[in-house]
Amino acid sequence: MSTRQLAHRQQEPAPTTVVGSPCNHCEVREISVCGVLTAAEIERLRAILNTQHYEAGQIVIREGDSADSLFNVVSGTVRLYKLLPDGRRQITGFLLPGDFLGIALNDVYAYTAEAVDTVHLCRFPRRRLEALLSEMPSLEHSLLGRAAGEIVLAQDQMLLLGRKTARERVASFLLMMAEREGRAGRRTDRIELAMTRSDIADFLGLTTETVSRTLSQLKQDGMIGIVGRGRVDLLRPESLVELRDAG
Amino acid sequence: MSTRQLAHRQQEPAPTTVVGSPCNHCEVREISVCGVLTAAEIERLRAILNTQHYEAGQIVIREGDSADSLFNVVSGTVRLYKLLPDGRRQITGFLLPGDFLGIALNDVYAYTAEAVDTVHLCRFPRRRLEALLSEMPSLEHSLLGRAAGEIVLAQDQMLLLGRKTARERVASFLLMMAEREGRAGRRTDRIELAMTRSDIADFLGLTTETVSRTLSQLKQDGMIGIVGRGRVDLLRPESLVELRDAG
DNA sequence: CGACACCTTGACCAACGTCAAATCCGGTGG
DNA sequence: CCACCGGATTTGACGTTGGTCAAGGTGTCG
Repeated sequence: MSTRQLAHRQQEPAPTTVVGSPCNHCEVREISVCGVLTAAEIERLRAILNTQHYEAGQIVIREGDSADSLFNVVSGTVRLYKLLPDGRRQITGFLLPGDFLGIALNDVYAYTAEAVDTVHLCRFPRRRLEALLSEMPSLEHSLLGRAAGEIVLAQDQMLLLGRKTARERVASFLLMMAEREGRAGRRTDRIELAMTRSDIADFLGLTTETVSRTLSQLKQDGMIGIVGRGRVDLLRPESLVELRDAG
Repeated sequence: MSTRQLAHRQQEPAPTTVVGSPCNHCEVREISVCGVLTAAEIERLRAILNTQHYEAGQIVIREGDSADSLFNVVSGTVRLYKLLPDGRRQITGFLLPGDFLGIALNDVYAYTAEAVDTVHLCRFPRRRLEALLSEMPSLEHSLLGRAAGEIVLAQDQMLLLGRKTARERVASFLLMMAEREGRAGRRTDRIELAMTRSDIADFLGLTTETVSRTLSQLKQDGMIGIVGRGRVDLLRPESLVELRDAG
């Protein structure tokens, strides 16, 4: 284990907040929990929400804090993570537009959420949202579906963290991001990474160096192209799939 | 990585099934999803369930199968796992009495569930349970709570798999099991392990040998006592807690 | 153009995995 | 009650993957 503790600089949350919001031209409504609601129901939601704006590095929620808000990601990327007392960090997921944030147990957040880049969120006060939930079963049903999806993802990630090699982990990550590009309606043969190598490492249970080395190796093998800091081209996705599925 | 593929012997499911069941003297009702229901609601659930009995090694649900049942664990231990094509296995959790099983996405199970020892389950046909859900919001709410709990557990496990040392993992496991003994109303300074070392290893992302060595070491250090195959006494729980929390 | 993160690469190392050989239980049958 | 069998567990010797430490590069933004 390490004595080299990567201090993960945390900034106090100081989001820009705007009350009253335009669900009408919301770009993620269809892919978010709101997608199942009627116009009248959306109106009731709109009445209790406000929108927030975070800059890269700002903290949205903090592990251990009282869980009195729920969020929908409208734009940007959010990282969720847990820390050990000595600073080791495990990123448990990256949230993209349309994703839901804030599920908690015992009214306390179990993880920290931090803006990776510029992030826009819809915030719902828990009290008021829960009041609505009891009147809008379809929303609760939709949330249960989201939660089920999150559990399935988490199990995949446990398989990755517990049993995959570095190469397999990186291939899995690239393909996961490509799939998400697809879901956002963009081409799936290239990905734009908002996060740093260190974020990727902490997500995959590796070190920055190993992520970097593995990416270089995949590039060497002709499977990917690396363009600047953030872009990766998937040159031979089928080879990556083979790798991911443990070949 | 290994060429040594631990063949995980799988037996075809052939559970004993009994229709019509005694919710009245159910021992896990209070700690299961049923705990939030009224007597009338329980009666409606009772009408659609049947109870099943599995012997050690029998499969309850299989990854990829059509997800048409949901279950409540009444007694025994169930392991949930995912496999890689070459046989590497990751156990994503152990279910104990009162736990819920069967949450799925796209109507397909994302993992396999297998009896560790003799197991009794309550089975609910998905179709019929979902029909009830829409009429019993409190049940759906309770399920959402369970799902939230499962997500929190999964995130803890990701931290363990991605960032903890072998010693920290084993300490975490022992304390987790002790906590569950407590929830079952038994003393928390000793635990009874239904699963093998190999199960523990596949849960912790280690090998049997490393689990065994680490347990021996903890015993050497006076933190635990090992009695026969399945029992572990926690002699210095506070030391284990310190270890778990990364000391 | 220059500063500063971030990223890459190299040399070395340690924790954990692999392979192999006892040893230990727990059940079975005499 | 005791000897024996077989799978599970433990222990030992050694190998490998990925981590650690330490220099360089490189892209981005002022």
